[in-house]
Amino acid sequence: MANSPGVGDRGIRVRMAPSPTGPLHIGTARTSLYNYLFARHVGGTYVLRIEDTDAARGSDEHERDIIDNLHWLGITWDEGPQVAGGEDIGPFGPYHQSQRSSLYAAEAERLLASAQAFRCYCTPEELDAVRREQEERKEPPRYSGRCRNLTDAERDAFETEGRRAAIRFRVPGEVVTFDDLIRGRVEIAAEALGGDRVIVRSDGSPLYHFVVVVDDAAMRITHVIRGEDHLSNTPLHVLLFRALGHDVPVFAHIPLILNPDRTKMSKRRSQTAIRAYREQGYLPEAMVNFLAFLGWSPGTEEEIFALKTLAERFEIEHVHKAGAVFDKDRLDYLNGVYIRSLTDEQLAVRLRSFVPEALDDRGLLAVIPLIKERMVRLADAGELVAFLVEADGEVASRYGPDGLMSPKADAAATAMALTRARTELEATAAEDFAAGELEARCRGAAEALGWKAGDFFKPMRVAITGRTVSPPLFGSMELLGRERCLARIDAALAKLATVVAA
RNA sequence: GCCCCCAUCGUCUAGAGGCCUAGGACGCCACCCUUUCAAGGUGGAGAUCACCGGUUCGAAUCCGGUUGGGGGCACCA
Repeated sequence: MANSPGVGDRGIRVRMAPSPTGPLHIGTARTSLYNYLFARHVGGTYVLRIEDTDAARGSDEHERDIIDNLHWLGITWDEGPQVAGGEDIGPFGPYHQSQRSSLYAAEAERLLASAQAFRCYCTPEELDAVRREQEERKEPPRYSGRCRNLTDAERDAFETEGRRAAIRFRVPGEVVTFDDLIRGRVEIAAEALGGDRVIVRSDGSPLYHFVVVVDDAAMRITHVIRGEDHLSNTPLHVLLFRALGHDVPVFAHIPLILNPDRTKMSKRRSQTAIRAYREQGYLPEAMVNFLAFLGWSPGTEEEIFALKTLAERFEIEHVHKAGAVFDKDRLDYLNGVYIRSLTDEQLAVRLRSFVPEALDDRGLLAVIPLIKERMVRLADAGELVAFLVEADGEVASRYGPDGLMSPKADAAATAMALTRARTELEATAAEDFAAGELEARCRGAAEALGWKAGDFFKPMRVAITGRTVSPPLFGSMELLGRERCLARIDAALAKLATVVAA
């Protein structure tokens, strides 16, 4: 493939250009990741540029969210804003579009001077009217070209009328060809662009398609890796690069991330904010691994990769062409894999903000072996650990007498078994109150009674944790301690008594 | 409507003309392990490679068409 980059090509410069109109989106995150992996793989430079030209929709808060979550994922860049609100770093700054307006004005002026652009006096209302008529006639919407060749007199007339002119780029009637690293050669007739396109509004503010091109050229971007939704816009960009006298970068349009119904992933149908995943306790390692494999694979059967390995193995040519459905089950699986791969100490640090403060650091570290392989997300720890911090009364309020009974045992039998269990606990000294000892005693008791261990343990589990599903029973009891276990069993016995009596 | 892109198990994918009676992973089912739930182990179901034509000794892989899906068509980004 033409212009295929090689490892060690230091001249390569890529960029990510998020718009702070919302929190970091899954799709933006993956595009950022692919740019990052590509840059690191070839030893190029990665630039972050903030497309904050939409003052109405954009906000500092979103910019902060984007930068913060990019960092969270482990993605780093060489030029751009390092911290939201902080100084931009790099030789081609500023890296905020809102601070580059003079450049856009100057570049638009150049196009005007060379007659590759012209002033258009049509008002948005007039344009709208024309577009509506075209739609009614089932014609593709297209600029009429009314102001394309205005005489000086006509221009003066509009000016004296008080009209403010927008600047339009004169779109030539040719077939634009460009090479895409993923799709190969793409040819699109410029005619499909809908006529001469506005590049600067009548209020003087530049439009996105003009601004990206100006900035990419100014920042010496050599490879533009972006979502496939930009494929149709690319001819316009190519034309603009040429009109401005710049080299055209190499493009790579990556497939879209899809909703389960295979439409472009949207907030409407899916959870799209990276922040939301972070808050639920997805690990950045899992997120990165998952995102990297949505549309790319190393061509082998390995599939657990750290960011660094991903950068070593990533090859843009191996990116798939078709869109990929966001498969949450797979993300969950990967998250579990990464959670289980952490040491207890590492996991404790990550879990701190997800569990109640009432559980101190020692207590947290102690439960981890019991809950580690039961978590899909870090936030799941809260429920798994709840029995430790809940008051005895709260635990008891979670179940009724029926909840304590095994399928085959009635209230009286259950009370008898629980009483026996209580005897075993009471006979265990506080210093011997450990999982191994407790299990041995309770198993012995179950056997003596002729009960299956599982049946015997069920009322105990419910009494101790207030739940039929819990971390391992004896480890849980050890953590809870002798006195609280006895109290909880007493509470359960009391509930049973009300039924037995009746 | 017009333009563009795409098409392998439900999902993510391997596959660069013979290695494919199409491989892996997630999910699903069964069994094993087992104090519940998980985790782990073993096995299984699941894809006539969208369809139709062509090229070739040979096609999931190349070409053309059809169908289906998606994306783009602003003085939004």
